[in-house]
Amino acid sequence: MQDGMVAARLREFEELCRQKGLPVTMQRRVILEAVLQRDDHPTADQIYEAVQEHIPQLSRTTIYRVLDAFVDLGIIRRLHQTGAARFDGKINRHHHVVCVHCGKIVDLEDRNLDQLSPPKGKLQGFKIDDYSVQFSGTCPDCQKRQE
Amino acid sequence: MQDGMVAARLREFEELCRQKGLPVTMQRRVILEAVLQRDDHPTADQIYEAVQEHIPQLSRTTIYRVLDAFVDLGIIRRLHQTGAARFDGKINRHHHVVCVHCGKIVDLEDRNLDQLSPPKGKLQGFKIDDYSVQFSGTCPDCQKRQE
DNA sequence: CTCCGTGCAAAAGGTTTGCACTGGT
DNA sequence: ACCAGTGCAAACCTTTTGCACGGAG
Repeated sequence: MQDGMVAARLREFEELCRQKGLPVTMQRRVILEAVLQRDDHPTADQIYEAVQEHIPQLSRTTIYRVLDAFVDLGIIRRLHQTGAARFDGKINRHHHVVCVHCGKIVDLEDRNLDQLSPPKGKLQGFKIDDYSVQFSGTCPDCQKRQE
Repeated sequence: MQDGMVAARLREFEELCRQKGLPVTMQRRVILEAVLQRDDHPTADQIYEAVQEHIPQLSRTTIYRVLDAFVDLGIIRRLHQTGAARFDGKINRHHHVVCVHCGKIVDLEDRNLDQLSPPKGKLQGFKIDDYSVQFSGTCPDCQKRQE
């Protein structure tokens, strides 16, 4: 992400914090900057490494807590649920609806979605076996819990 | 999955084993059956629970090893990489190409894929926020490693 | 008979939690 | 000054590994 964009996102973050009355700490600024500056989908540990040069005493615990907070604020995304791996006995092409709160996954069969054509020449040399569409949102149970 | 289908998949599995000279053990049959019988994308631990009533002394270690073997054989799928969570600073709609071997994730921007319409009435009461398409395959590095 | 598959126990990640302290507002 | 944010250490959960045994081919 280019510097100008990173700066814009940082300002956006600070404004969001002011709106919600959340303190803007050095740690949060530095961690957010680290996530925005890379486009390789870093792990918590990679962020930890990256941040060391700015705040050497920053702890992993804080990384985890701050990243969580950012995901809740909606300013970054978690690419997949942490916790146990899940397995699927269905091996035909199909799609999923995932609850971002509890991790529940339900199958979605849809003919239209089965026939997407992979964009030519954008796949960076990957040999593609298959694809699947993931809809993300909130399941009925978690909707109730939020009310 | 209906019983007939489960039985068919089991036969398919046994034939595959015979082709490859792999022993068909009781453990593998029972674990495969357990995965095929449910459509809720179980974790290794849930399979462990389910299998207890058939072979009480079956260990978690075996569950993990057998599930791995099944994924390699291509008769079941792992729904997401195990290991560390990954974070993404990009929050606009975009898509991913994922290497099933090393877990590398690269971004894919494609206008056509940005305009899919969620199928009406199939979303089981989920409130959908967004979606993304995931292409899965083998990255250039892992292709080299395989040669 | 020979191996591969299995079980147990221990180690290895990765993440979360309890508690005391620090630092933003 | 108050309360949320932070750091440390320990707990926790999931997965992997080393080694010895037993059953499948």
